[in-house]
Amino acid sequence: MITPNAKEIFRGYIKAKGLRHTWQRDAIIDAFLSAAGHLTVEELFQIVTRIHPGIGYATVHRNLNLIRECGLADEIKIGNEKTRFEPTCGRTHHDHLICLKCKCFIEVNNNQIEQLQERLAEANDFLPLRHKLEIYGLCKNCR
Amino acid sequence: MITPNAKEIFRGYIKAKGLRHTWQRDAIIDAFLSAAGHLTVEELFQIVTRIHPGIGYATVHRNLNLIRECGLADEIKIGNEKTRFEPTCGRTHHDHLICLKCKCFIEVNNNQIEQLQERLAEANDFLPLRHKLEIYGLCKNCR
DNA sequence: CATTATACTGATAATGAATATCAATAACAA
DNA sequence: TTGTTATTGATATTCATTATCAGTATAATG
Repeated sequence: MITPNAKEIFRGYIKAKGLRHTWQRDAIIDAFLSAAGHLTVEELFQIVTRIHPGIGYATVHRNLNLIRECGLADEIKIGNEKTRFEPTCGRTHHDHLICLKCKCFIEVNNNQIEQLQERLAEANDFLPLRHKLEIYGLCKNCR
Repeated sequence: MITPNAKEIFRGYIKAKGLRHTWQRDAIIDAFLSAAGHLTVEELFQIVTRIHPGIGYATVHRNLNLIRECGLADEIKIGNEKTRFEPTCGRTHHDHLICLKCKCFIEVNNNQIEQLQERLAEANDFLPLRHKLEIYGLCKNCR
């Protein structure tokens, strides 16, 4: 599900930073929000290019970073593979089960773990801002 | 604490794979085991070079990968920073609190979280093999 | 001990994702 | 309309990691 105002958040962030509105930014945020998650820059570039052939790879890359900066995307980096960007809008935080064989992701969530993490940080005088939990193994089909 | 037979594990792994024993491998495993944790390839290379000036960077890199393969080291990769290798021998698994400001690590451990992760995987028909939990934020001194 | 097959090393090149550069262009405030 | 400056797109650069390869070392075998 996509929050209706995700695009507004992006445009607001652009404005607040004193940056400018361009049709490229619109094209990129539109494509990103309507695409399936876990995209690489390359993949989003291919999608955007289909509708807007003139757009450059660097522009997609730059704006994907802005989308991440304003909190609309999370970065997923596994081993030496390309960084993937996943939409966060309208979705709660979740962790990943990652299959080492077929490379598929399963999104999971557990409030109890989240709470324990908070406590763990607290016990170390640490202010937690974000976290990443990745469980590697074999999925249903590959085990 | 370093397990006395960590070096034996490495040499056994080398032998089991049909690889050969060299003085370079000895030098690298010795340096790795006696050094403080969280080293980059570059850092370990500097250490080994002090005692064995002729050794090559690629050799250190290659063998550090072997050390990781046989389970004596874990890889820590944060953002776009260089991969760091941390000795696992004689130590239980632990997670990391990572300070976004001073880049320091705090090692933490929580059995309850580990158990919840097991259950989370099980509930998804997923066979967990290893996992990585990183909590980013601000440490005691930086908050 | 000599022979032989082949793994290893070390220097360097290649790879590839991410970022920087820069001239031309576009946005937008005045 | 004009001027300032952020943006774009093509390309170059950076940098960690991996691959290449000729010469060497290892270890098994005769």
